[in-house]
Amino acid sequence: MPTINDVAKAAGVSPSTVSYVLSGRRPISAETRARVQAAIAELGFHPHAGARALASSKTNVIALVAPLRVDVNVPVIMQFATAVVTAARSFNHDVLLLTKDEGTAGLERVAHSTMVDALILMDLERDDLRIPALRKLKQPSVLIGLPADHTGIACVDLDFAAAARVALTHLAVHGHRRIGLVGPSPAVYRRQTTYADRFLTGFLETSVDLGLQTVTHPCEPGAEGVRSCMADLDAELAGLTALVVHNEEALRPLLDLLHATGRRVPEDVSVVAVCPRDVATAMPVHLTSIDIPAHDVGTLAVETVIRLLDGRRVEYTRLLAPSLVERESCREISSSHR
Amino acid sequence: MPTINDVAKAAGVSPSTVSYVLSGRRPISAETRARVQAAIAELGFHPHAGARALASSKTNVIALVAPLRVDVNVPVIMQFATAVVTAARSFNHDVLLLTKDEGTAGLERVAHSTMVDALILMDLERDDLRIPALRKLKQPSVLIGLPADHTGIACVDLDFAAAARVALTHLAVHGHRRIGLVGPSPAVYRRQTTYADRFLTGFLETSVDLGLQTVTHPCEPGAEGVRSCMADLDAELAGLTALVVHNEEALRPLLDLLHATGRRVPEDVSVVAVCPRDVATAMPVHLTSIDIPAHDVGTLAVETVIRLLDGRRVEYTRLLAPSLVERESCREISSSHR
DNA sequence: GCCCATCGTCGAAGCGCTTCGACGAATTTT
DNA sequence: AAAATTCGTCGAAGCGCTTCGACGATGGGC
Repeated sequence: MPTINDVAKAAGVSPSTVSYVLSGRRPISAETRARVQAAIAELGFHPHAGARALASSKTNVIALVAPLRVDVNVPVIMQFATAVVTAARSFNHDVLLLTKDEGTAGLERVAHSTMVDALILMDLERDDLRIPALRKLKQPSVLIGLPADHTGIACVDLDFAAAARVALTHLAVHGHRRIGLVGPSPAVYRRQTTYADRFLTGFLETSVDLGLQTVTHPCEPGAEGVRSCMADLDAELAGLTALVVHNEEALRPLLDLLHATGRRVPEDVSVVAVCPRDVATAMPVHLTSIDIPAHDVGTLAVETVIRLLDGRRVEYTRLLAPSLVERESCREISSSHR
Repeated sequence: MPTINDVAKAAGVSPSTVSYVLSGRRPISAETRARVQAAIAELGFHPHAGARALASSKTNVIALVAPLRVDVNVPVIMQFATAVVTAARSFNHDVLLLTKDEGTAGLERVAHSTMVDALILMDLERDDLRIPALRKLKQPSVLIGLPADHTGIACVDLDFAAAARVALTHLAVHGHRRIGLVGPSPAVYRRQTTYADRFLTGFLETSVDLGLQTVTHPCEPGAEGVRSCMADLDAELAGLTALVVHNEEALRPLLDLLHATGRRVPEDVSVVAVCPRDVATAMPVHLTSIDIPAHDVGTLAVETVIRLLDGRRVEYTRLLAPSLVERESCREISSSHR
């Protein structure tokens, strides 16, 4: 491997000049620059990342802490990861992948040993123990999610409260007055993953605002979970004409159940789902849905990290506006049914 | 951040002694070691990764090159990634996540700049362009997959040929003689992802060996793809009593189709799937399946990397034996049907 | 009781890069 | 025309660690 000294010799300049050509931090004459670049190309020189990090205190690496359990929402996680890596590369950074289960220790390890310049975390809980740890690090962090006390830490997410509002409003506009929410699994509530609460709050507020009759229920995964969730919803509010589903795993078995019990979608019951676009269109009835813009959120997280590293100002809470796409699972209710 | 010098002063020893305590490369007396460790703990010392890499030419980081397109088999990819990160951590290594779409350039970038000690790649194609590039790197690499010419590069994967053999044999033992293969999508064949070929080869060989009548067909994703695939299979071989499905995405729509056309599983048609365990059990009929042992493969890949880094010998081709788990989708065929 | 090997520690060199101050030369200002 | 800037480059220091050779102190073999 050639070093910066080899390049310097080949180009007939000093090593520092090569460094300045690379970084652009000082003016270099066009000829010199050309000679240096030629030497770099010819020798196939790549600066040694460790040496660079040591000298400059910058690694150009971002840590991404992902929940690598397989129980959660795999495709969405994957989309976040993709977006983060791609965006990071576009800013000339790389991504170090950590698992959530290393917990606080993992964050401190990579931060203290100066392996990364910044951290992006996903799957935050309401009172996430990692937050106080993050505050103590010299590296900035960006959260994908919105825990309770995130003072001083930038957060990026879909605006789940607004998403609930949009979903409900869409149904209300189409004449629905009795609406059920099929929520995430109890495990998600138990973990206090904040999007569940935010969605629920938005849902309840909007149903008051619009004068709707609504019921809500978490929903265990699997056919059995869906069955009992629907039973509960039906029991608590007769004559449901629409369902909002905030539970990706439940979607498929829910549709199966509705089908099996002779409730047609959308003729008998309208459905609005919150899920990635492709999940919505993979269903037998293409679902009217609110997309989880994982790609946008991931990209925004990286942009925020970069701004932070550049010392620029950032908004500490960025909630992306939800967008509802109409497909085939909602229908207008005739006034006689209202 | 305290440095090794700070620790040395606090413990009243020289920096090199601290280093030897950390690495264990020279004998250190028990008292000295204790004092040093106390100082490390008290100061919260973490060695600077860059400095370490520079001085020792070791980063303790492994690159993982993953296909982050969303079209392929997301859960399996995710399981590989999880396994790799977890296993790497257990050997005190971290994982740098790269996307396949950076191609050869990405590999060279991280290798030449000494960001990683080794590379693990997944989603290899038959004549993958990255292989020659890998050969030129000073870092060793391990492939998850089995491209055509992988001389000198360690490969780890499920033995897909054996998997096909096991699937067919299972069906044959249960009396099936006319069997169809629902293969991966044509896109997978086109990309020459090698597992498709290996499975197909094993399938054809075994059907000859066992004297079975078989037909095979790739299968486009979605309900439409499944329909036309089944139509083709039925047209080419009447009286199919069993299906081997080597296509995760097709599984669900396939079962829907069979249901819709009145072919009961397993009464009218038996099914053996090749897919992760949880996918098999998520279906309405729990499928007899051959697991894709993503976790084992990922772990083995890391173990191989570590051996390579330690200069130990490794087997250059490690194909994991498939294991079939019986569930509810296969039944014995009475001899009258044979 | 002497020689050698081993043990435990230290000092210094060096890994490859960035960055700061310095310094002629060229250019502008007064 | 002299003084002050700016431009383009260099040399050297230093980032924090590992590792090699050296060296006094022990201990064993004879």
